[in-house]
Amino acid sequence: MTELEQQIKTYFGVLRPDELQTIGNLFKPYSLKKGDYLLQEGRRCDKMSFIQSGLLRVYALADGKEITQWISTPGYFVTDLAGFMLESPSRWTIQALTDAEVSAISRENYKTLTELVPRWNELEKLFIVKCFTIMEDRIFSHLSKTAEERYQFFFDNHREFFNQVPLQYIASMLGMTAETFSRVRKKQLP
Amino acid sequence: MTELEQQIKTYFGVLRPDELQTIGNLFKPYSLKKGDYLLQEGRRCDKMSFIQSGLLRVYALADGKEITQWISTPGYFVTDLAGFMLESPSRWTIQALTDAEVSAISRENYKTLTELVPRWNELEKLFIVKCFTIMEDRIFSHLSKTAEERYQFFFDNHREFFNQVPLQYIASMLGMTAETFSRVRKKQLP
DNA sequence: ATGATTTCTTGATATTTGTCAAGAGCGGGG
DNA sequence: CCCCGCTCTTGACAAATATCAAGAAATCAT
Repeated sequence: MTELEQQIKTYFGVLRPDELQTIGNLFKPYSLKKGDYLLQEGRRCDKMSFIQSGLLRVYALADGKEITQWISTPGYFVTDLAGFMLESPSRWTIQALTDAEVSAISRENYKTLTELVPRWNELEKLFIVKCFTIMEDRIFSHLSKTAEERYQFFFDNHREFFNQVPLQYIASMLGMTAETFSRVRKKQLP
Repeated sequence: MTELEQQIKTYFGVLRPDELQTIGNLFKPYSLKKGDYLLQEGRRCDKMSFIQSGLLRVYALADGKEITQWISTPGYFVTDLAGFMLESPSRWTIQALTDAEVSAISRENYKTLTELVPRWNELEKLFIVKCFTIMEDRIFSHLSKTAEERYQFFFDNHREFFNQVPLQYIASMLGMTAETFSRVRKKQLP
């Protein structure tokens, strides 16, 4: 089983080996150089990408500032979910922070999954609902936690980010400045 | 066409009259008194409710404080989406702020929709993705806006809330205290 | 390695927001 | 109509966070 098939299984639940292979074969590999854009705000989002290696930053502009919505790491999917599913203009820009290898499925191929895999509709629904709950949790953390608590919670649950990802972007996605992040970090670490 | 059918159409896209009626008939009306719980944190969420009249508050506890996630108003659906779809314990408590009339569909009946309405899977998916994007937008507003800007944006887009809903709950769902809300409001209104 | 970038940290200070406490306004029930 | 409880407002102050500016540390290309 390839890494991609393994990950599809993780995301979409138990599938038969032949189904996994069918899905996996619809993904086409390609490379990104550091600084390349996988997607730009306002453009159509025609694919969903699985990250083999490298880091991708999902962000948008607000008052001229880049607000990082998320950093995507190897083993995960990245796309503008709404743009991909609804064919609406993308609200996010996705840029490679490092050289990256990804595998992408086009919308046309994605649509065929409903016929190729009988349970696809159900699996897809569960996937999207899980994405929804992640967002719900993030909002709740903004409604109920201070910057320091958000930092601590993120650190406890995503320690892997702290070695790989430029800290300024983590700060932005947690809703604080790089300076505040740095100070909170100093307080918590020793 | 009943109000419920009209609203189903708004949420789930164009449906034939007979399909609308089929769906509408699966909803059973019931009443809530002010203070009644439609759902409690940690419990199973076995239904999705459409609000005919009244106000419902969706909240959860954090450090002993009630954090309001949303206020649901007539013409909209209310449920714990993740709990309903994934059969996981509810993360929210839903309580009637006023006497209320709602119509609810049980999970069992909801599951039959896939067979009763051919396009249901697609319509449902679009619905959930829209819910997801609303959450995405809310997070982005927390990452990029001040309390005052969040207030202003919400006021511009949901003026109807300001006549109906106790302001303290709007404050909480915008992520600020009632006092800050009051001061921001004073500044913006004249 | 060396210098040039970029990222991170630190300090001083300003601004925003929260907390606590008190009072004003308002609506419902007797 | 008046009292009671609840909500909203206001003020004084404290705490959290942002901003600006400078310097330290890490990273990268040569």
